[in-house]
Amino acid sequence: MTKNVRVRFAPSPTGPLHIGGVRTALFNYLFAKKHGGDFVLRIEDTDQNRYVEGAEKYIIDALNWCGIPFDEGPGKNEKFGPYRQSERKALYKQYAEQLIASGNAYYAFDTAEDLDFHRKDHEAKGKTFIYNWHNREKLSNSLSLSSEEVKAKLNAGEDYVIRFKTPKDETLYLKDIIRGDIKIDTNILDDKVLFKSDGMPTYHLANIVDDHLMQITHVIRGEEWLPSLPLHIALYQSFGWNVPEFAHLPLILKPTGKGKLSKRDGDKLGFPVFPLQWEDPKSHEISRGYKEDGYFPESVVNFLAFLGWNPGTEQEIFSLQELIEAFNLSKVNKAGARFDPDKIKWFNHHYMQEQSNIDLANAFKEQYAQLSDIDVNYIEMVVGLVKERATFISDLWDLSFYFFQTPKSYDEKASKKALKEDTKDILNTIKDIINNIDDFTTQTLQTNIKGWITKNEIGFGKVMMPLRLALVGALQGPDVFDIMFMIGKVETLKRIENLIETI
RNA sequence: GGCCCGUUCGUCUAUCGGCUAGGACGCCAGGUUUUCAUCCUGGUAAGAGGGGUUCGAUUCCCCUACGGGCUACCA
Repeated sequence: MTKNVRVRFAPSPTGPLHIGGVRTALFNYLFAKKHGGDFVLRIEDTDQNRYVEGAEKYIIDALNWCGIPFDEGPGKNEKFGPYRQSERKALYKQYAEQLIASGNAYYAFDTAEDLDFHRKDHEAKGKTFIYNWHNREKLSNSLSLSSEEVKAKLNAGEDYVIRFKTPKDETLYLKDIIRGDIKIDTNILDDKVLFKSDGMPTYHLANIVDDHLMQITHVIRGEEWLPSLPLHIALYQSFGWNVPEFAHLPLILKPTGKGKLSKRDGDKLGFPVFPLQWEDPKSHEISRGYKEDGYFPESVVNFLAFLGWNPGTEQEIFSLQELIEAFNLSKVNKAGARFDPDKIKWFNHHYMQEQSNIDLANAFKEQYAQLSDIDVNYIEMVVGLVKERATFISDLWDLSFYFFQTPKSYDEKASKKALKEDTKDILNTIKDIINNIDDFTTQTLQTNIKGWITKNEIGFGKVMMPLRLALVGALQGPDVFDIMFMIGKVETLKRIENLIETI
């Protein structure tokens, strides 16, 4: 019988969740759901100095907005809880001590200054200082000191950390679902700190202990963790625990230039790098979010899914459900992927078209005070006429304002193009035609006006362009007869008259 | 510096030894819309370089170059 798949997303609450983190969460979610497994959220808050107020709530809100909620986590279905590492503090020490007892870890008393000195000293000699088999005997720890000395230091309450005793002369064979087999010589690894002098575990210890206790079967995380994979594997082996499977996801890179995508790129290039807007609790600096910028969660999810993965077919538009069905970790790419703001806009245009007119109308109405008194059914019809040219709900106003208010000015270029010598006479005639129409519908308007144009052999442009200018104020927008029908007879006549007066 | 990972159109990517190297975004052109946009059609554009292995390499191996990550009592 195969084990139930359990994956976790384990962010650190040090700020808003970066879009790269959202992608990691998404891949975990897709993998879990594909295999009918569980998606666990664990908050890795072992660094108390970097804790940021509100970050945890932000993470949860962001996952929910994206439509990829966790099955287990803080405050939800807590069968393996607690899910905040700070609340599991008491647990880790016993595991660290277990490792000491089995000879896989040791106490170290070196101060930060001591280590700093050694690092600088080595550097000056052109060497690299590594705290491992090479020199751990020369440093202050329970391997170099006698057991009496160690006991004395511990009893005296001296600060200490617990370090992993990296095995010597071994070759570790690592397996990564995305990258294949990796071989590593343990002699180049350093004795990482597992347990800090403040009584908290480091990421490495807490991560392994929790993944084991929470019965995580697959660890799907960013590539930045690949260098610590040997440590993690060695740790599992030292505990005698089953090793989960690993998959290290490629990084998301800046749209242009070098390096991975950062907060600053968004500010500079004018696109969000966070799912939701975030206000820094200290500086009160605002970082924009995809949600507030008018992106649909479907767009963000669809776009993110294709950063580093693709189904191997030519289909690009995927609902979350389709993604779950198609997702496959072995089809994830190895190379980092550049973030393309244009492509996510294209997705948004697509998903905008899939929204119902009434939903869009309600959202549109909510965003614009000018629309507060307008019947939502009217807005719904307007949306239906203009949405195909909109990428965001915020595009709607510029595309449709003339359905709600009389144009106050006429576009200069358009005027030059539309207004000719005989325009005034034509408009006056059109006015009469419209005046005589009782059945004011798109169809009747079209029949009458087009009929008149044809009968008198006037160029269509000579009539339609000024008419459009009168109604819209510019040469844009949907069908002229639709616009007239929507704004009604009185308003139509008024707008034509307005234009006549300016000629 | 050391260690690790990577490298196909400008960008995201397909190809799992047989390639006229496919798709999407962007860009350009044409068509539709007697407007603008949408939409449709077409075009532009790629295997980092050098060695092997092979009848045949984008695909497998090695080297170089370049890019990225890690190298904290941060995650």
